[in-house]
Amino acid sequence: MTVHAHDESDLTRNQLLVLDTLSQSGGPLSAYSILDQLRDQGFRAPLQVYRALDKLVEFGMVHRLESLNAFVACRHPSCDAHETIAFTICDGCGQVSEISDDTISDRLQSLATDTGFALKKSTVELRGICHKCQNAVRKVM
Amino acid sequence: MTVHAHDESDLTRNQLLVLDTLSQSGGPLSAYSILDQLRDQGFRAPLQVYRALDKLVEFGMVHRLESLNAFVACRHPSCDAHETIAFTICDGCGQVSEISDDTISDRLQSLATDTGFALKKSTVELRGICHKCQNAVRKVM
DNA sequence: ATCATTGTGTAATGATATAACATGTGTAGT
DNA sequence: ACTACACATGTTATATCATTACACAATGAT
Repeated sequence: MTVHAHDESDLTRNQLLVLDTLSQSGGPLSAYSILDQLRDQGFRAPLQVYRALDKLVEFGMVHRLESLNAFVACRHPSCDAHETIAFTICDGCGQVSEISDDTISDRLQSLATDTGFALKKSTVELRGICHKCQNAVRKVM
Repeated sequence: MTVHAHDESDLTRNQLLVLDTLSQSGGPLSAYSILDQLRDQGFRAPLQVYRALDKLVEFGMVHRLESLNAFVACRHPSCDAHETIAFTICDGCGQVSEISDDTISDRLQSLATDTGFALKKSTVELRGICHKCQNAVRKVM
C-alpha cells in the first residue's frame, strides 16, 4: 500500500485528465472550467472533476486557492517536497507563484502552539500585482 | 468627507443591522445566514447583505474568511488598529481568533517586495483544533 | 465466491455571489 | 427652488461553486 510518493502512474484516468488540464493551463482554473475543457474526453458532471480534485489535493499534486475558489497544479515537478506554504496571486494577469519560507511556517506553527491550537492546515495567499503587470500599467500611462 | 476612523454612527441602517448580527453571533456567519436572521427586519434579498458586508469589510469592521466563505465582526472594539493579519479557525467549534504578528507581516511583505510583487492584501488562515476542543475529545475517549 | 474498498456515472439539489435595472434620498452648486 | 450628482436601497433573475443520493463497475483480500 502506497502512502505517499504519488506519481502520475498511480492516478486514475479522470485524475490524470484533470491534472493534465491544470498543468497545461499554467494557471488557476475553476472546477467548472476544467469540466468544460474535458467534455470532449467524456466528462459530463461537476462531480467527476471535484472527485479527481479531492484526490489530487490529498496527494499534494494540486493546490486549492481559497481566495479564488480555484485550483492550480503544484509547480514541483517531482511530487516530493510539496511544502509550499504560501501563494502570490496577481490580480492583473492571474499568475500564481508558490513560496516556501521557513520563517513564516515556523512562526505560524509557534503562534498556534503557543495558544494550544493544533494546526492542521495553513492558508496563506497574497493578493496584489506582479512585476510584469506593474510595468504593463506604466506603459499605458 | 471622512476617509477612515469609521464608527457605528457612520453606518447606514442595513450596515448596522448586519454588523450587529455578526457581533452578537460571536463567530463567523455566512451571508445567507445573516440574511435569514434579518428577515424580520425587512431583509429580502442576498444583495442587501452583500452590499452591507462589502462596506463593512472596506471599513475594516468585518473580516472575510476565505476558507469558510463566511464573515466575522472584527474583535477590535474601537475601530482603529484593524491590523489583524491572521486568523485561527477551529474546525471543532468554529471559533475564530485574530492574530497580529509583526514577524509574519514583515516577512510576507518582504517576500513580496523581493520578487517585485505589489502586495495589496494578505490572507492568512490557520485551520485546526482549538485547546478547548482538544480537551473535549480526550473526555470522550 | 463473497465481500469490502474505491472509482465511476448521473440527476438533482444546495450554497455562495453577482448582474441589471428601477427607485429613493441627501447634498452641493446654481 | 431646481438640478445634478453620488450613494444607498429594493427586487428579480441569474451566474457560479459544491455536494447529496443513488446505481453500477472494477479490483483485491479473505
